[in-house]
Amino acid sequence: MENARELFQIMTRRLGLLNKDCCSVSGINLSLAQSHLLHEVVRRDNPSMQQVAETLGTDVTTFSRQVQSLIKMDLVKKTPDPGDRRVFTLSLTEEGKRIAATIDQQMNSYLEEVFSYMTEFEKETVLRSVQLFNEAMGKSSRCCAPVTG
Amino acid sequence: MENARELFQIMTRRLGLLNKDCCSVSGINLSLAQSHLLHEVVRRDNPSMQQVAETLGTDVTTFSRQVQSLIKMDLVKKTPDPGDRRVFTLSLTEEGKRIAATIDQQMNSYLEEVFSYMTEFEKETVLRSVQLFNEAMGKSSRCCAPVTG
DNA sequence: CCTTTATAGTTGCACTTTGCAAATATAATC
DNA sequence: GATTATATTTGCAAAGTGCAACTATAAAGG
Repeated sequence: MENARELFQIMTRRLGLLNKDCCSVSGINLSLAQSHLLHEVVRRDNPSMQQVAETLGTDVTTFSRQVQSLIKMDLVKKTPDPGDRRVFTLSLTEEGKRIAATIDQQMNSYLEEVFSYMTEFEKETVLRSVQLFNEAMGKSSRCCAPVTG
Repeated sequence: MENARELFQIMTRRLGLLNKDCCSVSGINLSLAQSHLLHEVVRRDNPSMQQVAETLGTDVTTFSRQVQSLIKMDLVKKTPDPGDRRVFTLSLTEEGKRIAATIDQQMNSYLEEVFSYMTEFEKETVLRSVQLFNEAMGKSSRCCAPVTG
């Protein structure tokens, strides 16, 4: 078998995941962490800070500041939860939604371009593979944590 | 078709690529960038700083400092190129080789565990898909750069 | 109730990482 | 021999990080 690690190492690099600024939209530069934050807030329905921080595996204090900076950029809103006044609920501003959607489009268009070098069948295979792989990672006990030994 | 971006977003997150310290070996903690640096030096034969920096898409000045810190940790060696005295050639110390090999093992073992939730056929499909995808990214003009628009 | 304990979130601080601009040192060119 | 190009290193200043400590609210126990 091919060296699996080698394949994933190259993929990681080529996906540009090491780039500090992953996404730029109309003058706004976002880090990879910020784009994940936006993405996750869109996906969920008015999640609390804790929830999103935990999903992203970010320290809550760091997360708190990430949110602050996105609020300053007017992309994210923080709303006090009426049921529990300790909790703040996150949502995107109109601008935030626009930016998040644009990044989504850009990513998809980048992926589409990459897929254009494959046959339709290969593309479907790749997508199904990623899905399979994600599901398997979800089952793994070591999922989502740094590698340690 | 599934939302391709969504799939890759989750994969990125689950792969733990957002973690600051990706790899820990016997008390030594390495960042994702550092592990890529080691990996790339192993792969190539006594590459120059520039070469590796460019491959990794890192600013050379940042890269220079990353190397310095790995030298301090006694994982990397810098040797002046006899042919061109401006150039320094990178290699790993014995300890560096050991660490790099261990990280490689750990990653592979993590991947193996993930693959254990699939059939052998699925696993082979996934690996072939990643390979296909890497090749396609290599052909793309937008490969390896941050997403911009 | 009212005290204790738990939870959600924010700040202070010290440390690290980053990139740009500028500097140094060597090579190549004219 | 002077100019120009290349490889690498430093000086910043800005941004990101986690831990410990803090505030504010909620839940639990007597």
